[in-house]
Amino acid sequence: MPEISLSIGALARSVGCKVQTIRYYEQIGLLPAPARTAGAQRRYGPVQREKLSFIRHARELGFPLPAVRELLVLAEQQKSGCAQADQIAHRQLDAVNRHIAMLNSLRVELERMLQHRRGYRTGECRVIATLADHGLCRGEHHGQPTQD
Amino acid sequence: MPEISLSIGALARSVGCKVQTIRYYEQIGLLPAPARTAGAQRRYGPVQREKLSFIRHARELGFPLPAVRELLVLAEQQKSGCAQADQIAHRQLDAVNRHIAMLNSLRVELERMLQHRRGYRTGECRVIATLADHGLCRGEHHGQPTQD
DNA sequence: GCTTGAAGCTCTAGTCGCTGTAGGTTTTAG
DNA sequence: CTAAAACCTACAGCGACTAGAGCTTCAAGC
Repeated sequence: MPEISLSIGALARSVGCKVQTIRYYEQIGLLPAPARTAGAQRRYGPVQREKLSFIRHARELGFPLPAVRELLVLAEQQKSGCAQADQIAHRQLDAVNRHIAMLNSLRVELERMLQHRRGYRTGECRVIATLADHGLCRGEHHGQPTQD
Repeated sequence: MPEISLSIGALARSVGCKVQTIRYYEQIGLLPAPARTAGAQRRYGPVQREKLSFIRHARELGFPLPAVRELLVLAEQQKSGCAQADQIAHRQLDAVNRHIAMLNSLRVELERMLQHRRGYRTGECRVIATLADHGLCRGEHHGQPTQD
């Protein structure tokens, strides 16, 4: 019986997130409302700590909250959800790979911009010239960055 | 004299962004307010088209709007801004590289999660087990994804 | 038992960079 | 002249939190 109940602050420290984040998860129905003290302060048990830890881990892996919600359901009915969980994880892996590919093309162009700058005999800046003239980059790629 | 003045829709098509985006840039003071027709519709000239194109190109490279704003100022005073522009571009390159590094570590963990799933004799799902138990991943890494 | 300061509470607004909608007006092609 | 497309303003919403104001409760020391 090491942790009978945790305050929200202790819970936040123990999983490494902010107090407000926990309250936010409760508000959007991701975490169930916990028990309260007589003075209406939240107290959490080990089960809820595990659940929050699960959520945070999934979030750190970049799963969006709707996906986290699905994974929580699958985790709860701990049977027959494996194929679906795999599918969700695959989707996330695909998204991460697409994101990486895009960022790599951005990196290439930023590096090109910076490497060629030594032409400033002319008084003009390569970085600015590149941004001003889309023809100066190889220009096939870089659609805009999506978020996750 | 091919383009004397463009409507907002024509401008949007010509640089590849949405009409609302242009109005938004005007609203936040990134693009100057253009001339208007008698009926109060916006009309743009080639100078503003170039400016918008510059902005969009920078955005596609992931520069945040405050950085774009700085770059625009440097581009306007087209002298002596090169060192600063380089610095901004370097900052952006660093941010992109950090982002890539983090996503790579996420990819590694997602792949590990998915590859090991063949242990489902036990009826338990590797994906869910991994999310539930932080000890199952190598666990040193993955701080949370930052946006740009 | 009392004090005090940290930590808790609710509620609201702000972040970033747009995007979408509602409800109306103007332009333009036929 | 009509009808449809494009435009206008104003505001709400996205995702996932984060920050602040203004108040209350808890826990530890005396």
